[in-house]
Amino acid sequence: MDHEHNHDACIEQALSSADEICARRGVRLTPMRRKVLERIWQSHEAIKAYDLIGQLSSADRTVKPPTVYRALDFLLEQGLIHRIESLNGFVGCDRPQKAHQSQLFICRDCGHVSECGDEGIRRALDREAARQGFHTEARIVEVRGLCARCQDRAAHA
Amino acid sequence: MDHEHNHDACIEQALSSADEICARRGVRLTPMRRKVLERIWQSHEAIKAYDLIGQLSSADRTVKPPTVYRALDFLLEQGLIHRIESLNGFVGCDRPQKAHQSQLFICRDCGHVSECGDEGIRRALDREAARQGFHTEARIVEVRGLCARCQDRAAHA
DNA sequence: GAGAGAGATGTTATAACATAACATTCCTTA
DNA sequence: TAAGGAATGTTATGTTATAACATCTCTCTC
Repeated sequence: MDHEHNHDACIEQALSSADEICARRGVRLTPMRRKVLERIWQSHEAIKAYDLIGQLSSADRTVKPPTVYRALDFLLEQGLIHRIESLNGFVGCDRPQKAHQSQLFICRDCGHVSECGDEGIRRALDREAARQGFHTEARIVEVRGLCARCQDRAAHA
Repeated sequence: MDHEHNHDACIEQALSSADEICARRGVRLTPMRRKVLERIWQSHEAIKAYDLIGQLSSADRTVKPPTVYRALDFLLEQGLIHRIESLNGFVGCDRPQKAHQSQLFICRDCGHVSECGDEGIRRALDREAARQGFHTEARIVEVRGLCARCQDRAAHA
């Protein structure tokens, strides 16, 4: 959970937004895919594939890795989640409407991941790419450190 | 191998630079660590831990994963190599002298990895971090795409 | 409403990446 | 030359991810 917001609403908003996007694109947000997305949205921290597998499995029915990885692939393709390379984890995408690069700020203490779509960062990367004659297809930007809240907490301890 | 340069000289330069840096810091570039570094410098492409294990093993002596991972950890700590998160691979660091963030441009075709230390990118990230009150500890920037040379090659094919 | 075909999911097995825990060796230095 | 720390060796296992093939399900067409 996060910086006091109504997280239930947050989840609901994410899911209905996903429904809408998939409907518009003519792709299917199947029950499995939707369940995976819902689990990912349970928090604003990165969740790992095998944690999802555990959570989606029960005594009588174990979900197998390929099932979850396929759902994750779909959600990634549709831009509904982000993969965090440095954590082998996944988080919901804040702004699935518009294709955008993910610039992720990851707190090492509370695990909170926040996303931004700063044009300045993008431009700086594009400038350097242009200088090299490099044709950019994807940008991975992950900043590790301490979020404001955890700095406060540390200061008062 | 890379964009026609004298790669042997490149390797040698990297190794002697590493020798010097380690001597200055009072840390030991042991034979194993040096061998791993040398292998990594065989090309400007990312190499994976298990490829290193394979290359360093022979019929009579197999190198075990912890051995290689420990050498990699040392080289990372000393800033002599970079880890590429999106590839689970490693490359030699161009400028091991000065601590610097790695901004890596990775060609999906030839695998070439080039490094830059652009201040503009760093500043843009710091600006956004400041806006969020985020205390940055590490920056991971990996740009995937096609290098100039591979674009040319594609255009003439 | 039977069959074809695509898309999604299930299943088995294994590949690929990484580390914990403990034993041994090697290197320095007092 | 013994003690202690650093490095490496060894065994085992934990974690992350995918290949390959079987089955199911939905929709569309005839």
